[in-house]
Amino acid sequence: MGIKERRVRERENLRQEILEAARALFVEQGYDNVSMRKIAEKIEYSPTTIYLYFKDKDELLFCLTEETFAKLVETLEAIGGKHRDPLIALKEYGRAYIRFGLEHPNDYQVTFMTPQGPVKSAGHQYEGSMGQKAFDYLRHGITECLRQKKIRRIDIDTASQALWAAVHGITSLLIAHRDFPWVNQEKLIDHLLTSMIEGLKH
Amino acid sequence: MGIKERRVRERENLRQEILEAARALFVEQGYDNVSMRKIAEKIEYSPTTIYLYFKDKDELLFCLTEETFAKLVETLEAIGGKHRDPLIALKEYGRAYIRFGLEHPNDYQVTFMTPQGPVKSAGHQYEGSMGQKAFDYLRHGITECLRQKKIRRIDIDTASQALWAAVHGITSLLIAHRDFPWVNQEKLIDHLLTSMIEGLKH
Amino acid sequence: MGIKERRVRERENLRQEILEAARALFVEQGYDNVSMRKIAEKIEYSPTTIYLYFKDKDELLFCLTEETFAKLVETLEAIGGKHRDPLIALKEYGRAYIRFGLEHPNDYQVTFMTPQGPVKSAGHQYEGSMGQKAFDYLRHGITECLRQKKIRRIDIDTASQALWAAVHGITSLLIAHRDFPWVNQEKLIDHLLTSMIEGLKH
Amino acid sequence: MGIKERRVRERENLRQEILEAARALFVEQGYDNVSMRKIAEKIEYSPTTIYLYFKDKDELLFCLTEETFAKLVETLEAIGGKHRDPLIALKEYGRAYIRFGLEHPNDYQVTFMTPQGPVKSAGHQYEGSMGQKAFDYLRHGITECLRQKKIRRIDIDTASQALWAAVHGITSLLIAHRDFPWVNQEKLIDHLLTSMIEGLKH
DNA sequence: TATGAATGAGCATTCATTCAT
DNA sequence: TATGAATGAATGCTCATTCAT
Repeated sequence: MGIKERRVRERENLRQEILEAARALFVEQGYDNVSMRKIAEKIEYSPTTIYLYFKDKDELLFCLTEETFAKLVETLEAIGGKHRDPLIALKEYGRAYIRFGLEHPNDYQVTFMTPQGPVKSAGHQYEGSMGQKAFDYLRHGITECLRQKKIRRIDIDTASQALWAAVHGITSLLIAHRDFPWVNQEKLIDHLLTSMIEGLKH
Repeated sequence: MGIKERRVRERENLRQEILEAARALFVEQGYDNVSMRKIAEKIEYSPTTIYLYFKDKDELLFCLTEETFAKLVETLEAIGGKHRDPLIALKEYGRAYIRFGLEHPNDYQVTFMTPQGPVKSAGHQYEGSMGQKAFDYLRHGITECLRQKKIRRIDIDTASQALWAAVHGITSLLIAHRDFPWVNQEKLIDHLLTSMIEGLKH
Repeated sequence: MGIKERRVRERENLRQEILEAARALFVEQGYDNVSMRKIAEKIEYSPTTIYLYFKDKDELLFCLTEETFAKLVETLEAIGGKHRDPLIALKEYGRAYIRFGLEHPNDYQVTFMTPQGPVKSAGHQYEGSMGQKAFDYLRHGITECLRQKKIRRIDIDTASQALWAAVHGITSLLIAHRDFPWVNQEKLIDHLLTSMIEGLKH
Repeated sequence: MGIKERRVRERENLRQEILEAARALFVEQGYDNVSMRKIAEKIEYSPTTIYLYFKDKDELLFCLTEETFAKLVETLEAIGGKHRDPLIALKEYGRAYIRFGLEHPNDYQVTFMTPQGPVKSAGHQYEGSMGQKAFDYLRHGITECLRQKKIRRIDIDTASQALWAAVHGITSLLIAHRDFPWVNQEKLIDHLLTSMIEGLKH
């Protein structure tokens, strides 16, 4: 039975190799400038081979995105139980989100910084996707603060979307403009999170 | 000498025509879907002609973008004098920045949402670009608040970078994920700016 | 020895399954639009498997065609004994030929409407093929008429080739130009056959 | 003005070269096996160049077909006035049609022997095309016979379609099966036409 | 007997760009 | 100043086929 297992593993490996090569290129050159051929060259397989693992270019991108989201969700999940004070937990969610982006800049860029064409071959959409799920962690963090009356009565959606915007902003700027003369990164992140969360109080 | 002048004017006209046609397409169809041919067809000249005015497609798009950001700078400049209270002015800077991004999503994406690859056809870089200049307005707004002691003693760079992160975050998310079920946009923006600016006070 | 027999039978079954799937696609989508993959999918085997039964696509299609024409020969054979009057039999041969072509347009087209390129993957040729055999029925029908002195003394080859030309003409035109505003098909065929056969008399 | 004229002539030449190369290949290898690339190679230009002269492959095929029909119409036109007796004229139309096919087998095959896909990008259709016009000559020949009471009262459409079928049959068979042991060609054609036309009398 | 993995060749089409005029 | 003609390179994708197992 060893053979079959090795086969499956190898197959899975190639799939992953493709995804990784694709991600790197997508990030380096942008979605439209990445061709199936370039990906194939990078992994040193023929272009045809890619089609054995992915229906078409769109599916490849979609898998890439979902994969990233899944990783992020995992990270956020790990924080869940750790903190008593929901305000602190919320801040940690934010911090984890940012850190995740900075540690996986390629993944982050493909997933969050690439505009989703309106065509998006209708099928796999936003509802219930991993992306939605990830965002829900921030939302849930705020809900919890509200439930424990740690923050003032406020529209939850507005607050969580604004918080998401802020953390996404710092993450994507740090990724996209690495050469900018940034101040100390931790300080910057802390300032941002503090402002956003303090803003929810009194 | 009248002839030569008319010639110059006409030449300038065609250049502008090209830029305008390009911008229209650029906005309508996105960066990668604009081809020299399409631009040429739109202005009813031959593709070759475009090359008399622009070295290549990159140069054309760079000019386009600079032109657009010049407008942003103008817009920000106009705000400068309008408001007595520097806190209000600061908020208006932020609002104008966001609005501008939403109104020129393609330009915004090219300039702020695309990581600066090391290739970047050498020549036009970040330093002193219109984009940089626009950021400086936010920085200047905060400096002014500090000078008038409207906010607490704080590191100016940290504060302005964080503010930039926040406004960039909301702008780019709204651009990249148009289909997300956003709350009312004005409310969202207001919440974000209020949080960030209140955070600078006491 | 039961096992071996079952094996043989199963093998023969799969071969037939392939041929049938191929024929269905072939008829439905035309010669050039049938791919080995599509056939494989239809029978739910891997493409590779087909190559265990057929050397290549050409052989597969040749078998298909031969099989089909075997049916034509059968049909013509059945007419042989049915009619006393050889003139009527001849007409029925013609009618059966045409009807057959219309019912198997793709087979007909491959065999009769496609010029025999000099390449024609050497091996299966014209001589003795089912197609040839089918033509022979027309020739034999005329011979019989002559033998029974139902028609004037005439060159058999000339007459049979002309008759073939006529029936082929109507068959191939109806196949190739389906959209042409044809008159009632039966009437048209009858007119044609009557003319050709009357022409052999007095 | 010589220059401009030469230019126009050269442009027209290349267009013709493309058409001829395409026709040769279409006939040699069949519609589906001819690629733009192959045509380009044959004329020793780049594939792109073809698109300067034809919108796409379909348009190329359509032009090819119309061109051929036009030639046939010319030929038939020339016969029009030559013969007093409409029966003789009719026979000559048939003979001319067949001869045309045999003299331009490539053209004939593309035009008459290639099934028109049902897709046929709706636009240029059958009505009023050169093809229709060519067929009309046969029809007109029969009409004239009827007007002069040289043949019995008969449905004109039926008769002309049957005649067309016959002449097409002999033409296409002679083209597609050159190697068949045909009897003397003139004799064969004469037999066929005589049968079909005699069949219209008494 | 049957297959999973892989590929080289090919497809129609579009692009940015150049060159001679 | 402007263009018509032409191209090489690239695109996403499908095909028949092979090979090791």
